Amino acid sequence: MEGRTKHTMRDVARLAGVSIATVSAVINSSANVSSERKVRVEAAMAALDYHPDEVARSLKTGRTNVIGVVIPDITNAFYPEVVRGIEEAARETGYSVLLCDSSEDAAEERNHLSSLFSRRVDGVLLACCANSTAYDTMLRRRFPMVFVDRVPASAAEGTVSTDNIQAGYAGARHLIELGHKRIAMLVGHLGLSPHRDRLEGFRKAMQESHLPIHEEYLSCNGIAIENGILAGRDLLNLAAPPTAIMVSNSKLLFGLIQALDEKKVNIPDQVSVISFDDYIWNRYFSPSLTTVAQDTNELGRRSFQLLFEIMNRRDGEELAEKHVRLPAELRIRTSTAPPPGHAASLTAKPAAMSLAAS
Amino acid sequence: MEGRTKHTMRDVARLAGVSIATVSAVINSSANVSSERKVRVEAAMAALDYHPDEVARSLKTGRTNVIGVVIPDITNAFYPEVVRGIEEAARETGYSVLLCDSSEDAAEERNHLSSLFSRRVDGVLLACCANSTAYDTMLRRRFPMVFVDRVPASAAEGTVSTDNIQAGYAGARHLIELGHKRIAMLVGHLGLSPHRDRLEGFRKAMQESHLPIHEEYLSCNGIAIENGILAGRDLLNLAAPPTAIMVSNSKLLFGLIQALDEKKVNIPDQVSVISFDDYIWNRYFSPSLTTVAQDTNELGRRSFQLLFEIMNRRDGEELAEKHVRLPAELRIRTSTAPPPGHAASLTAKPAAMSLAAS
DNA sequence: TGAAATGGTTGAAACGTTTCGATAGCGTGT
DNA sequence: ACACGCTATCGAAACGTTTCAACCATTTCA
Repeated sequence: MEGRTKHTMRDVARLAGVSIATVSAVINSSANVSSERKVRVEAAMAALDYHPDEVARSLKTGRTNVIGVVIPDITNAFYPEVVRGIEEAARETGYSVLLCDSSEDAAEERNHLSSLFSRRVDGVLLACCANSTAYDTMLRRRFPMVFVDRVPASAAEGTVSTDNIQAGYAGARHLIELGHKRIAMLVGHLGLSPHRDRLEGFRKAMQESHLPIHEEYLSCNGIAIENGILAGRDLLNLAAPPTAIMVSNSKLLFGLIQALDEKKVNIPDQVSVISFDDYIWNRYFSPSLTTVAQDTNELGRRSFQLLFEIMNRRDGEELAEKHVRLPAELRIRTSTAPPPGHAASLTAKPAAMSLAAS
Repeated sequence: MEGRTKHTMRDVARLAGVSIATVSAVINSSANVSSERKVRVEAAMAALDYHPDEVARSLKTGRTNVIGVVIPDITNAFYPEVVRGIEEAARETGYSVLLCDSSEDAAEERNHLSSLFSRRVDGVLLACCANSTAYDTMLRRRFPMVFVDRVPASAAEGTVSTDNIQAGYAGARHLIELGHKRIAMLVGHLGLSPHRDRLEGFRKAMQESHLPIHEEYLSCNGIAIENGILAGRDLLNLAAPPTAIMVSNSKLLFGLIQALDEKKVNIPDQVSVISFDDYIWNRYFSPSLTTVAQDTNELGRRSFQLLFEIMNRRDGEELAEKHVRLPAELRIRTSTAPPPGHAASLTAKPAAMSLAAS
C-alpha cells in the first residue's frame, strides 16, 4: 500500500524530525544517538518501508560487498557444490555473489572479468578455463582475486584447490594394491591444473611400484563425453588392453561407460574403473563407483575465506597462508576389483560393498 | 603498470582536454561529438586504462543492469541447468546475475529478497521454497519478478514453468499403455507446484482409464533421499505392491533405488520406475531410466525474457504472455516394461532400448 | 539580411549515501 | 564562575556518473 513510492533517508529524516546525518548514524550505529530519537527514526523507517540504497552506499564507501565468481560451466556437477560453499560463506559474512559462467571460453571469461571490474566488486573467485590469460590483467591492477580448483602455474598467492597430485596418487595406489599392472588413465585436458596434477600423482605411484606407463594408455584429448567414448574404444582395441582405468572427469566417465557397454565389457570383472569427484549418483550406479572425492563445499568456503583475507589486508601485508590445499579422499565401492586371473580375484573381492552403501 | 591508480571521467577529460560531459557523450554515444575529439577521448581512456564505474552510473540512472536469481538449492541438479539458461540470456542482453541460494528455507529466502531489493537489482527470478510468503511483499512494491519452476498459486502474471500436469499425465499414460494397473507415485511435497501438478496429471490419466488410486500408493512426505527410502520400503511391504512407481524428484529416486536394492527387487522385471527431470546420468544407469524431461535451459531463457519484458514495460501495460508453460517430453528407456505376468511382457519388451542410447 | 534551425560543447545540478568539522548544551572539577 | 571535556546533533562536501539548459558558431531559408 504505502510502498508505492521509493523513499530515501531524506524522507525518513523529515518524518522523524531529525537530520539526515542522524538517520545515517542509527542505520549504521556509527555514532551515539539518544534513544528517544533512535526510536523515532526506527519508527519512521518502518512507516515508510525504507530500505537503504546499497548502490549509493557503495559509491560513497568504495565497497560493494559483492564478489564475482567466474566458473567455466555451472552445468558441470562439480561447480554447483563449490558455488554452494562460496555462497554460504559469503552470505554469512554479508557478501553477495555475482555469478558468471564462461562456458569454458577464454574470451567470455575475459569479458566477465572486465564487467565485474566495472561493477566494482570487492574481489573475484576464478576457476579459469584453458588458455586463460585474462587474469594477469586483473592481478596487475592489484585486484583481489583467488583461484579455485583450476589454478594457473604462475599464481604467486591466492589459490585454493584439492591436492590433486595426492588424489591421483591415491587412486593409482588403490589399483596397484588390488594387483593391477596395466593401468590406463583418461586424463582430460593437460591445460587444466587438476587434470595435470592427477596425472602427475598417477605417474608417481606407478614409478614407485616400478610399473611402466605406456603412452597408448594415456589420453589427453579433451573433457567431453565424446572424448571418453573414443578413448574407451581405443583402449579396448589394444592388443593388451588395460585391466584398470582411471577417469579424471565425470563426462569422460560417461563416455567410457558407453564404450565399455558397446563392447559388453563388465565392470569390475574385466576392467576396474575409478573416477574423480564423488557425485551423489556415483553410489547408485551398478556397479557403484569407486571414487577419489574432493570436499567441494569446503573448497568453496575456503576460497571465500582466503579472498576475504586478501580483500581486507593492509597494504603489503603478507598472507598467513598463500595457498590452500585440501586433502582428497578415496571412497572404495564396487567398480574396482583385482584384475581378471589374479589370485585375490578368485576368492572374495576385498573391496566389494553393497550396491547402495556409502 | 599504469593501472596502479583508479581513474575517473575527470582524469580522462583532463587528459583529452575536453569536458566531462563530452567524455560521457562518447562513452554512451548519446550525443554528437566531433570525430577529432572522439579520437582524443578514446586515446585518453586507453592510456589511463579507464573503465566506467557502474556503481556511479547506476546511482544516477536508477538501473543496475543486474537481476537477482533466488533458487532453493543449487546442489539440486535441476537448477544449475536453469541458471545456465538464465545466465546466457541475461549476458546476451547485458545483464549480470546475482545468485542467491535459499537452502529451501523461507526465512533465508526472505532475507535474500530483501537484500536484493536494497541492492536495487532491476528484477528478480524466484523459484520459491515451501511456505514462502516473502514474495507478496515484493509484488506489493510493484517489483519486477518472475516465478520459475515453482509457482505460487496466487501469481497473477509472470510465471514460467514446465507443464507439469501434462508431464505427470504423460508418465502415467506410458505406464498404463504398458499394461500397469497398480501404479504408485512418490509425489514429494504438495506445497511445491511441480509436485502438486504432476500428481494432478497422474490422477487425470488414472481416472481416464478408470483405474483406482489407492491412498497407500501415494507418498507426499518430503523431497529428501530418506523419504524415498522409507516410502519405497512401505510400498514393497504392501499386500499388493505396485507394479510401477513414478518418482517426482531425483533424490526420492535415489532413495527408492536403495529400497528396491535392499529387497532385491529388479527393475523393470518386477517393478517399472519412471522419474522426472532428465539428468545426464539417467541414461547411464542400469537399467537406463525412463524419464519425463523438462527443457531446463529454455526454462531459464524464457524466465529471463519474461522478466525483461516486465522490467521494461510502460506503466500499466499488459503482458503479451502472462504465463509461459513449456511442454514436457517423455523419454522412454529401459526402466519401464510391462508388468510381470502381462501378456506383452512374455514377448519382446516394446520400450527396451540399448543401455547407453539416448 | 535577419530569424530560425542545427551542431558541438560545456557548467552545474542532481542521484542517495557517508563522514568530517562545527556547534551547542551540559555536567565537572578547580 | 571559568575553562574543560563530554555527548548529541547537524550542515555540507564529497563519491563518479548522467543529463539538462545554456551558449556559441555556423548554416539554412524566407
